[in-house]
Amino acid sequence: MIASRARGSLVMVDTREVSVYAGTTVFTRMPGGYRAGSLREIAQRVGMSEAGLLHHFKNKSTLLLAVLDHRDEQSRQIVNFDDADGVETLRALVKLARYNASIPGVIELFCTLSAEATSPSHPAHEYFLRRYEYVRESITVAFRRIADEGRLIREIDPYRAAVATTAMMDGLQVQWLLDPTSTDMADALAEFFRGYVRGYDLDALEQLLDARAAGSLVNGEGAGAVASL
Amino acid sequence: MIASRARGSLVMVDTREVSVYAGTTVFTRMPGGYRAGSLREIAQRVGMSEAGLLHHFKNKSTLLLAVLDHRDEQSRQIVNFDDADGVETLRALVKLARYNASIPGVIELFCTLSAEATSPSHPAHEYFLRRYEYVRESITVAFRRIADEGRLIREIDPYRAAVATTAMMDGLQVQWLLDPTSTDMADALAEFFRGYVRGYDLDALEQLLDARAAGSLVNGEGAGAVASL
DNA sequence: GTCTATAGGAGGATAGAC
DNA sequence: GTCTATCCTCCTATAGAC
Repeated sequence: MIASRARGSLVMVDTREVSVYAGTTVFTRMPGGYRAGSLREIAQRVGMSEAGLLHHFKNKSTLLLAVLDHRDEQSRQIVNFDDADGVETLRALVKLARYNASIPGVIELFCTLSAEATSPSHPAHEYFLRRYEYVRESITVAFRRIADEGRLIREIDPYRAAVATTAMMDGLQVQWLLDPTSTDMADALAEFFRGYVRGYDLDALEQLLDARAAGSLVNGEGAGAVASL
Repeated sequence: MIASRARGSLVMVDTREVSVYAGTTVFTRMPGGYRAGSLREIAQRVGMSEAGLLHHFKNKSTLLLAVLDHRDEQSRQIVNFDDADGVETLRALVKLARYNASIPGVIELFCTLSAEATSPSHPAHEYFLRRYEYVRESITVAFRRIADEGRLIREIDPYRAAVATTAMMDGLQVQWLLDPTSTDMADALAEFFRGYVRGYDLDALEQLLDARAAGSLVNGEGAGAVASL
Protein backbone atom coordinates (compact mmCIF):
# COMPACT_ATOMS: atom_id res chain seq x y z
CA MET A 1 0.00 0.00 0.00
CA ILE A 2 1.08 3.50 -0.75
CA ALA A 3 -0.36 6.74 0.50
CA SER A 4 -0.86 9.42 -2.13
CA ARG A 5 -2.77 12.65 -2.43
CA ALA A 6 -5.32 12.84 -5.20
CA ARG A 7 -7.86 15.62 -5.52
CA GLY A 8 -6.91 16.88 -2.09
CA SER A 9 -7.86 13.76 -0.20
CA LEU A 10 -5.55 11.10 1.08
CA VAL A 11 -5.91 7.92 -0.92
CA MET A 12 -4.49 4.50 -0.29
CA VAL A 13 -3.42 2.75 -3.41
CA ASP A 14 -2.50 -0.82 -4.06
CA THR A 15 1.21 -0.77 -4.77
CA ARG A 16 1.08 -3.77 -7.02
CA GLU A 17 -1.58 -2.19 -9.16
CA VAL A 18 0.30 1.08 -9.45
CA SER A 19 3.42 -0.81 -10.38
CA VAL A 20 1.64 -2.48 -13.25
CA TYR A 21 0.53 0.90 -14.57
CA ALA A 22 4.02 2.32 -14.24
CA GLY A 23 5.42 -0.78 -15.86
CA THR A 24 3.06 -0.36 -18.77
CA THR A 25 4.11 3.24 -19.22
CA VAL A 26 7.79 2.43 -19.19
CA PHE A 27 7.63 -0.75 -21.25
CA THR A 28 5.50 0.89 -23.95
CA ARG A 29 7.82 3.81 -24.33
CA MET A 30 10.12 3.80 -27.27
CA PRO A 31 12.82 3.38 -28.11
CA GLY A 32 13.70 0.23 -26.33
CA GLY A 33 10.42 -0.72 -24.73
CA TYR A 34 10.79 -3.66 -22.42
CA ARG A 35 14.49 -4.16 -22.89
CA ALA A 36 15.42 -0.53 -22.37
CA GLY A 37 12.87 0.12 -19.64
CA SER A 38 14.50 -0.24 -16.24
CA LEU A 39 13.20 -1.33 -12.89
CA ARG A 40 14.94 1.74 -11.62
CA GLU A 41 12.68 4.06 -13.53
CA ILE A 42 9.54 2.12 -12.77
CA ALA A 43 10.33 2.15 -9.07
CA GLN A 44 10.92 5.86 -9.27
CA ARG A 45 7.57 6.43 -10.94
CA VAL A 46 5.82 4.39 -8.31
CA GLY A 47 7.68 6.38 -5.69
CA MET A 48 9.48 3.43 -4.23
CA SER A 49 12.88 1.78 -4.18
CA GLU A 50 13.89 -0.98 -6.55
CA ALA A 51 14.02 -3.43 -3.70
CA GLY A 52 10.51 -2.47 -2.74
CA LEU A 53 9.30 -3.09 -6.25
CA LEU A 54 11.06 -6.43 -6.37
CA HIS A 55 9.21 -7.47 -3.28
CA HIS A 56 6.05 -7.63 -5.40
CA PHE A 57 7.55 -8.95 -8.60
CA LYS A 58 10.44 -11.23 -8.09
CA ASN A 59 12.18 -9.93 -11.22
CA LYS A 60 11.75 -7.85 -14.33
CA SER A 61 10.16 -10.63 -16.40
CA THR A 62 7.53 -11.22 -13.80
CA LEU A 63 6.54 -7.60 -13.94
CA LEU A 64 6.34 -7.78 -17.71
CA LEU A 65 3.96 -10.71 -17.53
CA ALA A 66 1.84 -8.86 -15.01
CA VAL A 67 1.62 -5.95 -17.43
CA LEU A 68 0.59 -8.22 -20.29
CA ASP A 69 -1.98 -10.06 -18.22
CA HIS A 70 -3.48 -6.81 -17.09
CA ARG A 71 -3.93 -5.65 -20.67
CA ASP A 72 -5.57 -8.90 -21.60
CA GLU A 73 -8.04 -8.67 -18.81
CA GLN A 74 -9.11 -5.32 -20.17
CA SER A 75 -9.13 -6.45 -23.79
CA ARG A 76 -11.64 -9.09 -23.02
CA GLN A 77 -14.04 -6.42 -21.81
CA ILE A 78 -13.86 -4.62 -25.11
CA VAL A 79 -13.53 -7.13 -27.92
CA ASN A 80 -14.91 -10.44 -26.90
CA PHE A 81 -14.40 -13.12 -29.47
CA ASP A 82 -16.99 -15.31 -27.85
CA ASP A 83 -19.78 -12.80 -28.31
CA ALA A 84 -19.42 -11.88 -31.93
CA ASP A 85 -19.77 -14.36 -34.73
CA GLY A 86 -18.88 -14.58 -38.36
CA VAL A 87 -18.62 -11.36 -40.28
CA GLU A 88 -19.25 -9.42 -37.15
CA THR A 89 -15.96 -10.63 -35.74
CA LEU A 90 -14.10 -9.48 -38.82
CA ARG A 91 -15.73 -6.10 -38.59
CA ALA A 92 -14.64 -5.88 -34.98
CA LEU A 93 -11.08 -6.51 -36.05
CA VAL A 94 -11.25 -3.67 -38.54
CA LYS A 95 -12.63 -1.47 -35.83
CA LEU A 96 -9.80 -2.58 -33.63
CA ALA A 97 -7.24 -1.74 -36.28
CA ARG A 98 -8.71 1.72 -36.53
CA TYR A 99 -8.53 2.17 -32.80
CA ASN A 100 -5.00 0.85 -32.62
CA ALA A 101 -3.88 3.70 -34.83
CA SER A 102 -4.52 5.99 -31.88
CA ILE A 103 -2.22 4.20 -29.46
CA PRO A 104 1.11 3.77 -31.20
CA GLY A 105 3.03 3.20 -27.98
CA VAL A 106 1.08 0.13 -27.02
CA ILE A 107 1.16 -1.22 -30.55
CA GLU A 108 4.88 -0.79 -30.56
CA LEU A 109 5.22 -2.76 -27.35
CA PHE A 110 3.29 -5.69 -28.70
CA CYS A 111 4.94 -5.51 -32.07
CA THR A 112 8.46 -5.46 -30.70
CA LEU A 113 7.72 -7.91 -27.96
CA SER A 114 6.06 -10.48 -30.16
CA ALA A 115 9.13 -10.45 -32.38
CA GLU A 116 11.49 -10.72 -29.44
CA ALA A 117 9.41 -13.32 -27.67
CA THR A 118 9.89 -15.49 -30.66
CA SER A 119 12.85 -17.12 -28.99
CA PRO A 120 11.90 -19.85 -26.53
CA SER A 121 14.02 -18.38 -23.77
CA HIS A 122 12.27 -15.03 -23.78
CA PRO A 123 10.23 -14.46 -20.62
CA ALA A 124 7.10 -13.75 -22.63
CA HIS A 125 7.48 -16.64 -25.06
CA GLU A 126 4.77 -18.83 -23.54
CA TYR A 127 2.50 -15.86 -23.25
CA PHE A 128 2.67 -15.05 -26.93
CA LEU A 129 2.37 -18.68 -27.92
CA ARG A 130 -0.91 -18.93 -26.07
CA ARG A 131 -2.10 -15.57 -27.28
CA TYR A 132 -1.57 -16.33 -30.96
CA GLU A 133 -3.18 -19.70 -30.59
CA TYR A 134 -6.19 -18.11 -28.99
CA VAL A 135 -6.51 -15.38 -31.59
CA ARG A 136 -6.13 -17.78 -34.50
CA GLU A 137 -8.63 -20.17 -33.00
CA SER A 138 -11.17 -17.40 -32.52
CA ILE A 139 -10.77 -16.09 -36.04
CA THR A 140 -10.95 -19.62 -37.37
CA VAL A 141 -14.35 -20.00 -35.78
CA ALA A 142 -15.47 -16.77 -37.39
CA PHE A 143 -14.44 -17.93 -40.84
CA ARG A 144 -16.04 -21.30 -40.28
CA ARG A 145 -19.33 -19.61 -39.59
CA ILE A 146 -18.98 -17.40 -42.62
CA ALA A 147 -18.36 -20.52 -44.66
CA ASP A 148 -21.44 -22.15 -43.18
CA GLU A 149 -23.48 -19.15 -44.24
CA GLY A 150 -22.17 -19.68 -47.74
CA ARG A 151 -20.60 -16.26 -47.84
CA LEU A 152 -17.08 -17.33 -48.59
CA ILE A 153 -15.97 -16.00 -51.97
CA ARG A 154 -13.58 -18.85 -52.66
CA GLU A 155 -12.57 -22.13 -51.17
CA ILE A 156 -10.27 -21.57 -48.23
CA ASP A 157 -9.55 -23.44 -45.10
CA PRO A 158 -10.87 -21.40 -42.16
CA TYR A 159 -7.69 -21.97 -40.20
CA ARG A 160 -5.53 -20.73 -43.04
CA ALA A 161 -7.69 -17.70 -43.40
CA ALA A 162 -7.20 -17.04 -39.71
CA VAL A 163 -3.44 -17.31 -40.01
CA ALA A 164 -3.53 -14.92 -42.96
CA THR A 165 -5.71 -12.46 -41.11
CA THR A 166 -3.45 -12.46 -38.10
CA ALA A 167 -0.41 -12.04 -40.31
CA MET A 168 -2.04 -9.16 -42.14
CA MET A 169 -2.79 -7.33 -38.92
CA ASP A 170 0.71 -7.79 -37.56
CA GLY A 171 2.41 -6.90 -40.79
CA LEU A 172 0.39 -3.77 -41.33
CA GLN A 173 1.39 -2.62 -37.89
CA VAL A 174 5.07 -2.81 -38.70
CA GLN A 175 4.71 -0.72 -41.83
CA TRP A 176 2.42 1.73 -40.14
CA LEU A 177 4.69 2.18 -37.14
CA LEU A 178 7.65 2.73 -39.40
CA ASP A 179 5.78 5.23 -41.53
CA PRO A 180 2.19 6.13 -40.63
CA THR A 181 1.60 7.58 -44.07
CA SER A 182 2.41 4.31 -45.78
CA THR A 183 -0.92 2.67 -45.01
CA ASP A 184 -4.28 2.95 -43.32
CA MET A 185 -4.38 -0.24 -41.31
CA ALA A 186 -8.14 -0.45 -41.02
CA ASP A 187 -8.81 0.22 -44.69
CA ALA A 188 -6.20 -2.29 -45.70
CA LEU A 189 -7.70 -4.94 -43.45
CA ALA A 190 -11.21 -4.29 -44.71
CA GLU A 191 -9.94 -4.58 -48.27
CA PHE A 192 -8.38 -7.89 -47.32
CA PHE A 193 -11.66 -9.22 -45.96
CA ARG A 194 -13.50 -8.10 -49.07
CA GLY A 195 -11.44 -10.65 -50.95
CA TYR A 196 -12.82 -13.43 -48.81
CA VAL A 197 -16.33 -12.55 -47.78
CA ARG A 198 -19.28 -12.00 -50.06
CA GLY A 199 -21.12 -8.85 -49.12
CA TYR A 200 -18.63 -7.79 -46.53
CA ASP A 201 -19.67 -4.24 -47.23
CA LEU A 202 -23.16 -3.84 -45.99
CA ASP A 203 -22.83 -0.16 -45.35
CA ALA A 204 -25.82 0.37 -43.14
CA LEU A 205 -24.81 -2.40 -40.78
CA GLU A 206 -21.22 -1.32 -40.75
CA GLN A 207 -22.11 2.22 -39.80
CA LEU A 208 -24.35 1.01 -37.06
CA LEU A 209 -21.50 -1.00 -35.63
CA ASP A 210 -19.17 1.92 -36.22
CA ALA A 211 -21.22 4.10 -33.94
CA ARG A 212 -21.60 1.44 -31.31
CA ALA A 213 -17.92 0.61 -31.29
CA ALA A 214 -16.87 4.24 -31.18
CA GLY A 215 -19.00 4.73 -28.09
CA SER A 216 -17.65 1.78 -26.19
CA LEU A 217 -14.09 2.49 -27.14
CA VAL A 218 -14.17 6.08 -26.07
CA ASN A 219 -15.77 5.29 -22.76
CA GLY A 220 -14.04 2.01 -22.12
CA GLU A 221 -11.76 2.13 -19.10
CA GLY A 222 -8.54 0.67 -20.44
CA ALA A 223 -9.33 0.82 -24.10
CA GLY A 224 -5.66 0.71 -24.92
CA ALA A 225 -5.64 -2.91 -23.98
CA VAL A 226 -7.15 -3.87 -27.28
CA ALA A 227 -3.80 -3.47 -28.89
CA SER A 228 -2.73 -6.82 -27.62
CA LEU A 229 -5.10 -8.51 -29.99
CA MET B 1 44.39 -7.16 -41.81
CA ILE B 2 44.56 -10.31 -39.81
CA ALA B 3 46.65 -13.40 -40.36
CA SER B 4 44.83 -16.70 -40.08
CA ARG B 5 45.43 -20.28 -41.08
CA ALA B 6 42.93 -21.86 -43.41
CA ARG B 7 43.48 -25.12 -45.22
CA GLY B 8 47.05 -25.17 -44.00
CA SER B 9 48.18 -22.03 -45.77
CA LEU B 10 48.61 -18.63 -44.21
CA VAL B 11 45.89 -16.32 -45.36
CA MET B 12 45.53 -12.62 -44.90
CA VAL B 13 42.00 -11.54 -44.27
CA ASP B 14 40.42 -8.16 -44.36
CA THR B 15 39.56 -7.38 -40.76
CA ARG B 16 36.61 -5.25 -41.67
CA GLU B 17 35.12 -8.03 -43.70
CA VAL B 18 35.62 -10.59 -40.96
CA SER B 19 34.06 -8.21 -38.48
CA VAL B 20 30.95 -7.97 -40.61
CA TYR B 21 30.65 -11.75 -40.66
CA ALA B 22 31.17 -11.99 -36.92
CA GLY B 23 28.70 -9.18 -36.41
CA THR B 24 26.13 -11.04 -38.48
CA THR B 25 26.62 -14.18 -36.44
CA VAL B 26 26.25 -12.41 -33.15
CA PHE B 27 23.43 -10.08 -34.14
CA THR B 28 21.39 -12.91 -35.63
CA ARG B 29 21.70 -15.06 -32.58
CA MET B 30 18.77 -15.24 -30.28
CA PRO B 31 17.74 -14.31 -27.78
CA GLY B 32 18.50 -10.69 -27.86
CA GLY B 33 19.97 -10.30 -31.31
CA TYR B 34 21.36 -6.86 -31.88
CA ARG B 35 20.61 -5.50 -28.45
CA ALA B 36 22.04 -8.42 -26.55
CA GLY B 37 24.98 -8.95 -28.85
CA SER B 38 28.06 -7.22 -27.50
CA LEU B 39 31.06 -5.69 -29.20
CA ARG B 40 33.02 -7.73 -26.73
CA GLU B 41 31.93 -11.00 -28.21
CA ILE B 42 32.28 -9.85 -31.78
CA ALA B 43 35.79 -8.63 -31.10
CA GLN B 44 36.60 -11.92 -29.47
CA ARG B 45 35.33 -13.85 -32.48
CA VAL B 46 37.39 -11.73 -34.82
CA GLY B 47 40.32 -12.32 -32.53
CA MET B 48 40.95 -8.77 -31.54
CA SER B 49 40.23 -6.24 -28.85
CA GLU B 50 37.13 -4.11 -28.62
CA ALA B 51 39.17 -1.03 -29.24
CA GLY B 52 40.59 -2.58 -32.36
CA LEU B 53 37.11 -3.32 -33.62
CA LEU B 54 35.99 0.21 -32.90
CA HIS B 55 38.78 1.46 -35.06
CA HIS B 56 36.89 0.14 -38.07
CA PHE B 57 33.36 0.89 -36.95
CA LYS B 58 33.05 3.95 -34.85
CA ASN B 59 30.33 2.38 -32.72
CA LYS B 60 27.93 -0.51 -32.44
CA SER B 61 25.26 1.03 -34.67
CA THR B 62 27.73 1.56 -37.45
CA LEU B 63 28.63 -2.09 -37.36
CA LEU B 64 24.97 -3.02 -37.50
CA LEU B 65 24.47 -0.92 -40.60
CA ALA B 66 27.51 -2.53 -42.17
CA VAL B 67 25.98 -5.93 -41.51
CA LEU B 68 22.66 -4.90 -43.03
CA ASP B 69 24.29 -3.34 -46.07
CA HIS B 70 26.34 -6.45 -46.62
CA ARG B 71 23.22 -8.60 -46.65
CA ASP B 72 21.53 -6.28 -49.11
CA GLU B 73 24.40 -6.41 -51.48
CA GLN B 74 24.05 -10.17 -51.56
CA SER B 75 20.26 -10.11 -51.80
CA ARG B 76 20.43 -8.14 -54.97
CA GLN B 77 22.42 -10.91 -56.56
CA ILE B 78 19.73 -13.44 -55.78
CA VAL B 79 16.34 -11.82 -56.09
CA ASN B 80 16.49 -8.87 -58.38
CA PHE B 81 13.26 -6.96 -58.55
CA ASP B 82 14.35 -5.23 -61.70
CA ASP B 83 14.76 -8.42 -63.67
CA ALA B 84 11.51 -10.17 -62.95
CA ASP B 85 8.18 -8.75 -63.89
CA GLY B 86 4.57 -9.29 -63.00
CA VAL B 87 3.60 -12.73 -61.81
CA GLU B 88 7.18 -13.84 -61.97
CA THR B 89 8.02 -11.41 -59.18
CA LEU B 90 5.27 -12.81 -57.00
CA ARG B 91 6.50 -16.30 -57.61
CA ALA B 92 9.98 -15.22 -56.62
CA LEU B 93 8.59 -13.95 -53.34
CA VAL B 94 6.98 -17.30 -52.62
CA LYS B 95 10.26 -18.97 -53.40
CA LEU B 96 11.93 -16.54 -51.07
CA ALA B 97 9.48 -17.34 -48.31
CA ARG B 98 10.26 -21.01 -48.76
CA TYR B 99 13.96 -20.35 -48.57
CA ASN B 100 13.58 -18.12 -45.54
CA ALA B 101 12.18 -21.04 -43.62
CA SER B 102 15.68 -22.51 -43.67
CA ILE B 103 17.39 -19.57 -42.02
CA PRO B 104 15.41 -18.73 -38.88
CA GLY B 105 18.27 -16.79 -37.30
CA VAL B 106 18.44 -14.24 -40.04
CA ILE B 107 14.68 -13.94 -40.25
CA GLU B 108 14.59 -13.35 -36.56
CA LEU B 109 17.13 -10.56 -36.85
CA PHE B 110 15.13 -8.76 -39.49
CA CYS B 111 11.85 -9.39 -37.78
CA THR B 112 12.99 -8.10 -34.43
CA LEU B 113 15.01 -5.29 -35.87
CA SER B 114 12.27 -3.97 -38.13
CA ALA B 115 9.98 -3.79 -35.12
CA GLU B 116 12.60 -2.08 -33.01
CA ALA B 117 13.72 0.24 -35.78
CA THR B 118 10.22 1.54 -35.85
CA SER B 119 11.23 4.34 -33.52
CA PRO B 120 12.90 7.25 -35.24
CA SER B 121 15.85 7.25 -32.87
CA HIS B 122 16.85 3.68 -33.62
CA PRO B 123 20.15 3.43 -35.50
CA ALA B 124 18.56 1.40 -38.27
CA HIS B 125 15.43 3.50 -38.65
CA GLU B 126 16.43 5.20 -41.88
CA TYR B 127 17.64 1.91 -43.25
CA PHE B 128 14.31 0.20 -42.77
CA LEU B 129 12.37 3.19 -44.01
CA ARG B 130 14.26 3.05 -47.29
CA ARG B 131 14.06 -0.73 -47.48
CA TYR B 132 10.32 -0.87 -47.06
CA GLU B 133 9.83 1.89 -49.58
CA TYR B 134 11.95 0.03 -52.06
CA VAL B 135 10.21 -3.28 -51.54
CA ARG B 136 6.74 -1.77 -51.77
CA GLU B 137 7.66 0.16 -54.87
CA SER B 138 9.01 -2.97 -56.54
CA ILE B 139 5.96 -5.03 -55.71
CA THR B 140 3.73 -2.19 -56.82
CA VAL B 141 5.35 -2.34 -60.23
CA ALA B 142 4.73 -6.07 -60.37
CA PHE B 143 1.04 -5.68 -59.62
CA ARG B 144 0.76 -2.87 -62.10
CA ARG B 145 2.06 -5.15 -64.82
CA ILE B 146 -0.28 -7.91 -63.79
CA ALA B 147 -3.12 -5.44 -64.00
CA ASP B 148 -1.98 -4.38 -67.46
CA GLU B 149 -2.08 -7.99 -68.54
CA GLY B 150 -5.66 -8.09 -67.33
CA ARG B 151 -4.89 -10.85 -64.87
CA LEU B 152 -6.08 -9.10 -61.75
CA ILE B 153 -9.03 -10.95 -60.24
CA ARG B 154 -10.59 -7.89 -58.71
CA GLU B 155 -10.12 -4.16 -58.68
CA ILE B 156 -7.26 -3.24 -56.45
CA ASP B 157 -4.81 -0.44 -56.35
CA PRO B 158 -1.34 -1.89 -57.10
CA TYR B 159 0.22 0.06 -54.28
CA ARG B 160 -2.29 -1.27 -51.78
CA ALA B 161 -1.70 -4.76 -53.02
CA ALA B 162 2.01 -4.20 -52.44
CA VAL B 163 1.42 -3.00 -48.91
CA ALA B 164 -0.74 -6.03 -48.24
CA THR B 165 1.82 -8.40 -49.70
CA THR B 166 4.59 -6.94 -47.61
CA ALA B 167 2.43 -7.11 -44.52
CA MET B 168 1.54 -10.71 -45.23
CA MET B 169 5.17 -11.72 -45.53
CA ASP B 170 6.17 -9.96 -42.33
CA GLY B 171 3.22 -11.20 -40.37
CA LEU B 172 3.66 -14.78 -41.43
CA GLN B 173 7.24 -14.63 -40.24
CA VAL B 174 6.22 -13.66 -36.73
CA GLN B 175 3.80 -16.56 -36.43
CA TRP B 176 6.22 -18.96 -37.99
CA LEU B 177 9.11 -17.92 -35.76
CA LEU B 178 6.93 -18.25 -32.71
CA ASP B 179 5.66 -21.65 -33.75
CA PRO B 180 6.97 -23.22 -36.97
CA THR B 181 4.08 -25.67 -37.05
CA SER B 182 1.50 -22.91 -37.15
CA THR B 183 1.97 -22.08 -40.79
CA ASP B 184 3.85 -22.79 -43.98
CA MET B 185 4.90 -19.33 -45.04
CA ALA B 186 5.33 -20.10 -48.70
CA ASP B 187 2.02 -21.91 -49.05
CA ALA B 188 0.23 -19.16 -47.22
CA LEU B 189 1.74 -16.52 -49.46
CA ALA B 190 0.89 -18.42 -52.61
CA GLU B 191 -2.67 -18.80 -51.38
CA PHE B 192 -2.75 -15.07 -50.83
CA PHE B 193 -1.62 -14.37 -54.39
CA ARG B 194 -4.21 -16.76 -55.76
CA GLY B 195 -6.82 -14.38 -54.44
CA TYR B 196 -5.44 -11.59 -56.59
CA VAL B 197 -4.05 -13.08 -59.74
CA ARG B 198 -5.94 -15.02 -62.38
CA GLY B 199 -4.08 -18.16 -63.28
CA TYR B 200 -1.41 -17.76 -60.66
CA ASP B 201 -1.06 -21.50 -60.68
CA LEU B 202 0.45 -22.46 -63.94
CA ASP B 203 2.11 -25.55 -62.66
CA ALA B 204 4.52 -26.18 -65.46
CA LEU B 205 5.89 -22.69 -65.34
CA GLU B 206 6.06 -22.73 -61.60
CA GLN B 207 8.04 -25.92 -61.56
CA LEU B 208 10.41 -24.58 -64.11
CA LEU B 209 11.05 -21.58 -61.91
CA ASP B 210 11.22 -23.81 -58.90
CA ALA B 211 14.13 -25.68 -60.35
CA ARG B 212 15.90 -22.57 -61.48
CA ALA B 213 15.47 -20.82 -58.14
CA ALA B 214 16.53 -23.87 -56.15
CA GLY B 215 19.75 -24.01 -58.10
CA SER B 216 20.67 -20.40 -57.59
CA LEU B 217 19.73 -20.45 -53.95
CA VAL B 218 21.74 -23.50 -53.10
CA ASN B 219 24.80 -22.33 -54.93
CA GLY B 220 24.47 -18.64 -54.20
CA GLU B 221 27.28 -17.38 -52.02
CA GLY B 222 25.43 -15.53 -49.28
CA ALA B 223 21.99 -16.83 -49.93
CA GLY B 224 20.98 -15.96 -46.40
CA ALA B 225 20.89 -12.37 -47.42
CA VAL B 226 17.52 -12.82 -49.04
CA ALA B 227 15.92 -12.70 -45.67
CA SER B 228 16.15 -8.98 -45.63
CA LEU B 229 13.48 -8.78 -48.27
C1' DG C 1 45.94 -0.80 -37.20
C1' DT C 2 45.89 -2.74 -33.07
C1' DC C 3 46.54 -3.08 -28.13
C1' DT C 4 46.28 -2.04 -22.94
C1' DA C 5 44.13 0.34 -19.64
C1' DT C 6 40.52 2.54 -17.94
C1' DA C 7 36.93 5.76 -17.54
C1' DG C 8 32.17 6.05 -16.72
C1' DG C 9 27.78 4.34 -16.47
C1' DA C 10 23.52 1.42 -16.26
C1' DG C 11 21.16 -2.31 -14.93
C1' DG C 12 19.41 -6.49 -12.21
C1' DA C 13 19.39 -8.51 -8.07
C1' DT C 14 20.34 -9.66 -2.87
C1' DA C 15 21.09 -9.14 2.32
C1' DG C 16 19.61 -7.52 6.22
C1' DA C 17 17.73 -3.65 9.08
C1' DC C 18 13.38 -1.39 10.32
C1' DG D 1 6.28 -4.05 2.92
C1' DT D 2 9.66 -1.07 2.36
C1' DC D 3 14.27 0.86 2.65
C1' DT D 4 19.51 1.35 2.57
C1' DA D 5 23.47 -0.36 1.08
C1' DT D 6 25.90 -2.94 -1.82
C1' DC D 7 27.49 -6.36 -5.23
C1' DC D 8 28.36 -7.83 -9.47
C1' DT D 9 28.04 -7.97 -14.31
C1' DC D 10 28.00 -5.91 -18.56
C1' DC D 11 28.41 -2.38 -21.80
C1' DT D 12 30.20 1.59 -24.94
C1' DA D 13 33.73 4.51 -25.70
C1' DT D 14 38.23 7.08 -25.17
C1' DA D 15 43.30 7.99 -24.40
C1' DG D 16 47.56 7.00 -25.44
C1' DA D 17 51.40 3.57 -26.20
C1' DC D 18 53.43 0.51 -29.78
